Amino acid sequence: MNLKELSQLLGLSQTTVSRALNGYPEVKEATRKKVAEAAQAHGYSPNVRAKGLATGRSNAIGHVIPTANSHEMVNPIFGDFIAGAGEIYMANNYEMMLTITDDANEEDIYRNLKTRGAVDGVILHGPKMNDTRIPLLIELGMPFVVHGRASGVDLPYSWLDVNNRSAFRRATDFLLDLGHRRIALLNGIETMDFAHRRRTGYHQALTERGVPLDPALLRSEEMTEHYGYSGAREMLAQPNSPTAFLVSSIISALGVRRAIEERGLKMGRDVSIVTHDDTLSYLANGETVPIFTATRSSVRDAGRALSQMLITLINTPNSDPQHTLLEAELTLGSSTGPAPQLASP
Amino acid sequence: MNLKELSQLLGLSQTTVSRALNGYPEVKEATRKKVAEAAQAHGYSPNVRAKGLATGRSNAIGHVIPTANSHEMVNPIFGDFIAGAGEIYMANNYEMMLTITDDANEEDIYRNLKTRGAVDGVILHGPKMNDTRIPLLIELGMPFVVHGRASGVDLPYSWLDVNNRSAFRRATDFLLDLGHRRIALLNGIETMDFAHRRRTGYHQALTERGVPLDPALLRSEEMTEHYGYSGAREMLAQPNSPTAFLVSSIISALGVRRAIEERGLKMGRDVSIVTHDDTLSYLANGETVPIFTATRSSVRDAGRALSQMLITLINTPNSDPQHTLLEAELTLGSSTGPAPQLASP
DNA sequence: CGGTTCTTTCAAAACGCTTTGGATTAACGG
DNA sequence: CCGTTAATCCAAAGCGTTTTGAAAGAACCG
Repeated sequence: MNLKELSQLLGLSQTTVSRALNGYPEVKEATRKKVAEAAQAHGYSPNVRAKGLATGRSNAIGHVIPTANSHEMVNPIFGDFIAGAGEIYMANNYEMMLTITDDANEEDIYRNLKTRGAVDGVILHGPKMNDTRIPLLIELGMPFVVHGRASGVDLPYSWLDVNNRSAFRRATDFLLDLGHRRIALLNGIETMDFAHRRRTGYHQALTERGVPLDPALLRSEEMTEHYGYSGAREMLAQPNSPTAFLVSSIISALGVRRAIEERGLKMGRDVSIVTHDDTLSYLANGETVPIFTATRSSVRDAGRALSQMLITLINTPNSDPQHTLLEAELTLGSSTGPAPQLASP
Repeated sequence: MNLKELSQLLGLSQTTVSRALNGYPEVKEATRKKVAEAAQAHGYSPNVRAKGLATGRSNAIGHVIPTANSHEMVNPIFGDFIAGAGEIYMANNYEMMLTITDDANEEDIYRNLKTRGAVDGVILHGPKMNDTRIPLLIELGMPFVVHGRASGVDLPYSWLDVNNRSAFRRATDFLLDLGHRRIALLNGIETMDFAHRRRTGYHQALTERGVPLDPALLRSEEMTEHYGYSGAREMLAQPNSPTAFLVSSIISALGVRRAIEERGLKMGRDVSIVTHDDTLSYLANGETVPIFTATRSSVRDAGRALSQMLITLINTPNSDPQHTLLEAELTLGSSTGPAPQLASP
């Protein structure tokens, strides 16, 4: 059933039927009702390509997902993010269009999305420092918003980010308050902007208290369970091992806990952990009492807010860039406790 | 730059330019080359909606993702699945179109995808027993393939599935061989077809050896870390507690391990675990030696194979339904060992 | 050299919608 | 009752492709 058939069936012109369905004022309420009913009855809804061709819009938002950094890994936060975004798209009649890429040709993908007119805008994931995609998208004139920020990019653009620096600074401060002095950081890959900011927060807190940085306590890798495990395992095996870990992902934190327990130590007593928690649906940090003390921020909420930001931006052209900086909560769990006292000489 | 402009620029008709670009034989090689170069130089690629309108195809595949069963949870295997599928789409010039839904209106979504002509086919995720979506899609005449199967649906349809029954049967057999008699099953939700089949395999193995089923050793829920933890914790606290766990997801298995270690027991010595492992990129089951003994099958490979199946099906109409049944590997890790001997009276 | 067959190109129709610019009818005011 | 305005509706153009049906030119054959 297409518009032509429906309009013939109703004895009306295509114009009138189209207008009735799209809520234009110049159609009598009685006929609008008739049209709506007929459309409903015959299960008519306008062909998405014809509509798009006529209006010049696709009503679709693009997400380009890098299977990150050579390891072919899909960021686990991704599922929850798009669950949030998908809600908003549904409510606003947008489609969500995904493209998976292995990094190499990501810029070509954006170019192509633009020239083919496949999407009305994109959400940029996983911004790096000095990210080259941002100038590209601006040059292309493609509406976009960034999940995160890109240090070193001076151009104006819209973003939504968690205050990673202050979160990790507070977390480090918290551990320092508990008496910890050897605090390890198991960070994400530090070309990623968020990881860079987290390290900065960690640095700031330490240096402000005059605690020296120890390179042996720093790692930066893709945030898998195994990374947390092996990183912690090696550090704990060294003399002068850390009494606390600051971890960039709850998945890696699970690995750290494994390494701790493998050594017969107890988390929260012998070794403390503070992790960042994106509140993923299948990795809830405990039910009532959190397992891990964590800097917490819902990535699903981020998906909701950011997609809404993009839709607004698309519908109000040449509006100013929007910025949202979310502060992470610091929630207390049972993974932290006072630093163990050193045996006196 | 659109086709009209490009053809004027070349002094050719739109027809010829279109044909040249689409590789039709009736255009001289020399002019094809000229056209290709000009298109390249001016960054032309055909508008996706216009092309779709003309051809009657969208070159897009739909994935309807339920934020499962009320808990608002996104299945964690989903990211890796679409990473696999995305590769194939990219290679075949298809777009991937996602819709997130909270279950209630899923059938409406399929109806709508069809009437709006938004996609050329869909991949059906998370089939339940007697799944009503399958007859619906057949009725709609929408090409589709199923990731899994639906017991109780007799209609012909294409699917790709892991042999969940035989995998869990083998896993159970393996534990029985090690002397375990009290084997707990932490299953997924049993309205899901895969969970039903796993339980069947578990049943078969036990009854064949004359080991009675104990309802106290069965759970069926959404496969979170917390589910594994609390399920195992409660069972281990009971008298006559299980000596082995069969777990439906590596995420829940992490929770089971936590419960085991919390009681001061050692995994693989005091209590064994066999888990299903979808080989998610961020939850690798150990690096060289697997942590968990597991029934293993790559969900990313499944994504690749299934999307290819769908594309073939779309391109060869009224072909017979295709079926692929993958056998899971049973890989030995360090989470299993002989059943501990009972203290003699 | 005339007729036939390829090869190469093109003009125009078609895809299914929105939107422009009128046209027609109804309502209103004096 | 007539001119003016408002309320409804419509025919046709336009969106950017692909594809149909034809035409023009080249090549071939006897």
